[in-house]
Amino acid sequence: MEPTEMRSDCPISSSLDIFGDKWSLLIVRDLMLYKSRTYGDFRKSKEKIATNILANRLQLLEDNGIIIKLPYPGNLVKGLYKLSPKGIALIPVLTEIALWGEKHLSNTDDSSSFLKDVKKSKTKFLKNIMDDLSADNEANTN
Amino acid sequence: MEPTEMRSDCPISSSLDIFGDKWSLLIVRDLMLYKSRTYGDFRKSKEKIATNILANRLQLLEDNGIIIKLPYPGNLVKGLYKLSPKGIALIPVLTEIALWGEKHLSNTDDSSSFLKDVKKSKTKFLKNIMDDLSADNEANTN
DNA sequence: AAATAATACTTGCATATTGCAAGCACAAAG
DNA sequence: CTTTGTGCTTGCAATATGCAAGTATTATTT
Repeated sequence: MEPTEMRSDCPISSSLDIFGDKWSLLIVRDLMLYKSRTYGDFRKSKEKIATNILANRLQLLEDNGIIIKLPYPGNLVKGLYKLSPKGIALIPVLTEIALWGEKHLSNTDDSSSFLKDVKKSKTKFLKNIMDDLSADNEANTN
Repeated sequence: MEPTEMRSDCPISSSLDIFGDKWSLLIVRDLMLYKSRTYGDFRKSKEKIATNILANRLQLLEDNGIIIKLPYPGNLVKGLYKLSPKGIALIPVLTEIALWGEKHLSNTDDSSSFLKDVKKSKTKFLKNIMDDLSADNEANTN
């Protein structure tokens, strides 16, 4: 896939050139919450992503080094997607978005254990989940 | 403008329903960096937003309570846009995005005083800028 | 007072992206 | 060896984006 065009050298603008759409960060969200997902798993999440968009976003996120596609053990058809270190580094972004949404949007459900953990201690949550996912990555590269 | 459709009750998903595109957070970025901007000011920023998109996004952000449009003192044509408290609350999101982009994208310019301040002390930067913008808001409502 | 310029949009149209539904190839399971 | 599951791809309609030009109103200049 052709590399993403950057509109400027601003870090915010360039970041949005990569994940500034309605779906990319939801894929990252699922990988943050579940560590690894198959194509079918992503399809099942409640926002109901269309399959062509899903395939496109997985490719873009992989091209940009945010996710990694691994073979699914014992199944030649399935793939297993995980966050790369670069993708794990997006968790603070997702966390701040979640906190903002929970506080400022009326339709949101704030009962998830994810949000409860974040609100209890943001720094502890971040350390735990990022360490956890990094360790899981180590296990794959060995 | 018709209210934004929400795909689910997830705070991340709902947040992206509002600002999950390539332009909305750049408008918020400009208001974070400059406190207030006119329509023409936004046009001048280096990503070169199209005027119809700009008008649409300003309306959407205003509808969603993220920005506030005020009359420009001494000029009946111009408007002055500022961040509302809800918009100011997005600064931690922008900050994390900027930090991620600066660290993980090769094309980005990390020499802005904004980024230097954030990297020196994230908590101090956030406190200073959010207090500053909030004080500016107080001044307008009086 | 009239002419010119500035400002904030709006409009028309071409192109690109998204979303839906169906289809397809191949491996896995029965 | 047939059926099911899985991961995509394709076709097409609807929507969003981007560009260029236009318009309405106020501000400024002469």
